[in-house]
Amino acid sequence: MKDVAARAGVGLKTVSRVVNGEPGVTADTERRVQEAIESLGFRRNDSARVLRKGRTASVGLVLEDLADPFYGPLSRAVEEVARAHGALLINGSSAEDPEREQELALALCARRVDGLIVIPAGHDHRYLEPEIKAGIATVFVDRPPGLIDADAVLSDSCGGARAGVAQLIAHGHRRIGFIGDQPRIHTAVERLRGYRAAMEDAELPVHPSWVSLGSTAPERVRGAVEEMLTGPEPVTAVFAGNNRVTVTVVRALAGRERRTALVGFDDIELADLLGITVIAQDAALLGRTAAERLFRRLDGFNDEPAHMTLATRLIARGSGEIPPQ
Amino acid sequence: MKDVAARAGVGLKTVSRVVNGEPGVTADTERRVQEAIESLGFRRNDSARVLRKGRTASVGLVLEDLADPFYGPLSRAVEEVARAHGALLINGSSAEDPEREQELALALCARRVDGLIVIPAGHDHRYLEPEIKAGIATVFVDRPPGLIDADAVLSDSCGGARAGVAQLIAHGHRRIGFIGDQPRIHTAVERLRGYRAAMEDAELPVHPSWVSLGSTAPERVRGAVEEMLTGPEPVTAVFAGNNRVTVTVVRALAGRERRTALVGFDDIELADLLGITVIAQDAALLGRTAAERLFRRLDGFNDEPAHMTLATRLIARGSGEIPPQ
DNA sequence: ATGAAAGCGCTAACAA
DNA sequence: TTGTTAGCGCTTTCAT
Repeated sequence: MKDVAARAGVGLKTVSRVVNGEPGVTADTERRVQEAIESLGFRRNDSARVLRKGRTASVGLVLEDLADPFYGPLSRAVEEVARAHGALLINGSSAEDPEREQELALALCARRVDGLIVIPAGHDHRYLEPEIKAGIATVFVDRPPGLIDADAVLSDSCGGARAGVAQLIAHGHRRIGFIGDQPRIHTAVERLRGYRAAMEDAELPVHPSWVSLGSTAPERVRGAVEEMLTGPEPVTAVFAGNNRVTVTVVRALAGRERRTALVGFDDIELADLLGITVIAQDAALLGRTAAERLFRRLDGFNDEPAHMTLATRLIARGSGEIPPQ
Repeated sequence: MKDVAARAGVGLKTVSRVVNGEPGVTADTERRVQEAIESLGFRRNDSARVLRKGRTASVGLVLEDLADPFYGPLSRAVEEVARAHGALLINGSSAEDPEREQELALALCARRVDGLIVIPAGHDHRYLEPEIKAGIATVFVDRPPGLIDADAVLSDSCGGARAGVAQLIAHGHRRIGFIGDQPRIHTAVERLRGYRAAMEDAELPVHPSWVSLGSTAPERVRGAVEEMLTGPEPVTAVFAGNNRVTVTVVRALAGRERRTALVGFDDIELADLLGITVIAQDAALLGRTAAERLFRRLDGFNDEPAHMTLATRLIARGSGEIPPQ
C-alpha cells in the first residue's frame, strides 16, 4: 500500500480510501491510485486489516465429518448465511474426537473468528467460556453444549424416534430392535429414549437384546442385526439410529428370505427407490437456523442463550409398513 | 500479551517465548508466565502473528457445492492433509458461477492463505496470475485451469466414459444415449468425448437425439430420458454423465415396463443395492493428491506445473449388463 | 536468560 | 480533499 501511495504520488490514507471505496477522493486522484494498484498488482492484506479492525469477517464451523452426507448440506447452509453477511467460513472435522474438537475450536478462536458454530464431539465445553466471554459468539448445533450455557439448535431426536417406532407398532410389530450410534453421542441417547418412550406408550416390553448402541462401522452394525434376528426373542422390525446405521441395516436385511420392517433416522439419497421409511431431519435448516442465530448475536442481539428444537418428519415409503412375518 | 507480561513481571519477549515454546526461559519464569496466562485467559492473537510472519497456516478450497456428495469426501481429504501440515481449511462454494469463483478465490488471497485449491467454475483464470506470482501456491482439481499454466489433478473422464459405454456395447447395445451436465463444464465435455470414442471404436453411429447436455435439474434430465426412449431411434441403454444425472435417470427408468440398461459416472451411496453399474472416481484421492501437491509447493518444490490424471474404475452391478430389450 | 525497540500493513483520529 | 501520526498484537533483531 505504501508502494502504491508512492507510485501514485499520494498519501497512504488516500490509497486506503480508494481501496475501501470511502468518499472524499477526487475522480482524478482515484484514477491515479487505481492505475498504481493495477500496475503493482496490489491486493489489500486482510490480515493487517483484521488486526486493526478487530473483526475478521469469518466464522468457524467445527463438525464431525465433512464427508458425511448429513453435514454437507448443513455446512453449505452455514456458508450461504455467512456469505450473505460478507463472511468466510473456516471449517474442520473433529472426527468425533473431543480433543480434536477442542483443538480446532481454540485454533479458530486464536484466529479471532467472529463467531463459532460447533457440533460437539465432547461433553465439556467449559474450555470455550473465556472465548465466549472475550466476545466470540458461539452457537451449538445438532447436539447441545456440555457444562456451559449457550445457544443450541437441535433436531427433535427423541420425538422423531418415538414417531418412527410408533409407526412400526401401528403396523403390528411388538418385537422391535434399536440399533444406534455410540452412547456418548447425545443424539444416539435421545433417539434411544424416543424408542423406549414409544414402546412404553404401547405397553410393550423391551428385551435387552433388542437394544444395541455402538460404532457405526458396518461389521458392528451387521453383527447387531444378526443377533437381533436370530436371538431368543427375534425382532420383526428394526429402528436404525442414523444414516450410517440405516445403510448397513438395509444391506444386512437385503439378503434375507424373511422380510424385516425398517425405519431409519435421517433421510438418505435413493431411499425413495429402495422404499425405505425414514424420519427426516432438515440438515440445511439446522445449519441455516444456527448461522442466523450467530449473526444476530454478532449484530448485537443479546438475549439469554436458548435451545431451539426443530421438528422431524416421518416419510413412509414401505419398509416401515411391512407387517410382522 | 502485554498484560500477561505486566502481570508476570517480565518482558514482552519472554511471554512470546513461553507461548511459542522457544528455549531460553528458566523453569521458574515460565511457571510465572503460565500462571499469568491462565488467570488472564490469554490466547495468542494469530492475526497479529500472521501479519508479522507472513504465513497464515491456512489453505483455501474453492469448490462447486459443499453439499454435493462428491465434494464432501474431496474436501475432507484436503482437510486431513492440511491438518497434517498444521494448516486450517477455508472453503467456499462457487455454485458453478465463474464470478463467484473469482470473488471467493480473491477473497482467500486477500486473507493471504498460503495455498489455494480450486475446482474451477469458469474458464479464465488469468485473474490468479498476479496472486500466483506473489507466492500463493495454486492447484486445480477435478477440472483444468483456463488460460494459465498451473498444477491440476484430474480424473480420467474421457477414458472412464469410454469404458462405461464400451461395457454397454459389449452387452449388445447399439443405440445408447448420453445425458450429461452443462457443456461449459469441462468434465461433461470430456465424458461426452469418451462416449463418442467408444461408439466410434465399435463403429456405431450416434444419432443426434441420443446426446443431451444441460442442467442436472431433475425435470431436464427426466425430459431427456423420455425423449431418448420414445424418439424415432429409441435407445436401449443410457450413459449418465455424473452422480446428479444418474439418480434422476434411475428414478425415471424405475417406473417403466421395458428395462433400459444404465451406466453412471460417479459412484453413489446405495448404488450397490439398486444394482447400478458405475464408473467410480475416487474423490478423496483427488483431494488428497491435490493437497499433497500443494504442500510440496509450499515446502519449496518448484518444478514446472503439471497435470496428472487419476484412473477411474468400472463397477459392474447389473444395470449396465442388462441386454437390449 | 531476558528485554527494548522496530516494524509487519493496515485503519482511526485528527490536522492541514 | 488530502496527509500525518499512532497503534492493532505480535515477532525479529540486537542489546544487555
